[in-house]
Amino acid sequence: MLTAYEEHAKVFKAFCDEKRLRILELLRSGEKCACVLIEQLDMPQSSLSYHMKILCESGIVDSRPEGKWTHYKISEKGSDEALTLLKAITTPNAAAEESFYCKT
Amino acid sequence: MLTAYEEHAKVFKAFCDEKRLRILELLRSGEKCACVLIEQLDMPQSSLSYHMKILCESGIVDSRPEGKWTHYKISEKGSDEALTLLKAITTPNAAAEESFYCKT
DNA sequence: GCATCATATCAATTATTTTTGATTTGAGGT
DNA sequence: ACCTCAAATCAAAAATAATTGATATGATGC
Repeated sequence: MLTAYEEHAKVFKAFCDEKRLRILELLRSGEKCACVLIEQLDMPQSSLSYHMKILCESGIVDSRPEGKWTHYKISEKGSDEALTLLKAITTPNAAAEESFYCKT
Repeated sequence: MLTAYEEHAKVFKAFCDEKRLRILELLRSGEKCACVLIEQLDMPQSSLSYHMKILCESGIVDSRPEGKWTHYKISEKGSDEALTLLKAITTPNAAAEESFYCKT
């Protein structure tokens, strides 16, 4: 089992790799089949598969198997959650924040 | 020189590591000196320094040297930029999106 | 100048991630 | 059942990132 920190880190793994950002850029224009991504990115099949797994496990991408093919698209839910998480991580924690005026 | 993708990946490197998320969590409650972070995280000094470098280079954290000490805080500007970037990366590209009704 | 303290950098090791050809799985088609 | 094709998984190698003691830097005080 993962700690909350590890769980959160996993979400951002989707975005901290150049290849995965390229994949996401292609998916911004709509759902794509793995074979299309392989062709457009000129990437070995096993390599794409590796990155798609990370993207799916982060929740940012959804996969939709259909017969022999697998289609991938950006998950609106996952993206919204990532945004919310990023806000939470970077927003000052008012309650715990030090004050010049009220040091206990 | 880095590509745009590599540049963007660098921003999210700040968030894809458990230790760095722990550091950010501490900084949410306000600016902290390196020595405080070392103590609270029970981490070797060189190890903290390594992660602070990554956090600063991603733009998410600002450092403020003061005499012998270095103070770190979450950068509002960097955080806002990261949020904007994350939105851009995960938002459908309407112009390029396929349509069922108007395939050229 | 010298000693001290805080932090940064170095360098060697260890750990993790990425890459890729080969193999497996699983859906269709004949 | 067998063949084919798409994708996932495996496994070994290569590349990258993280860890940490040792050393360097740089500010401060004596």
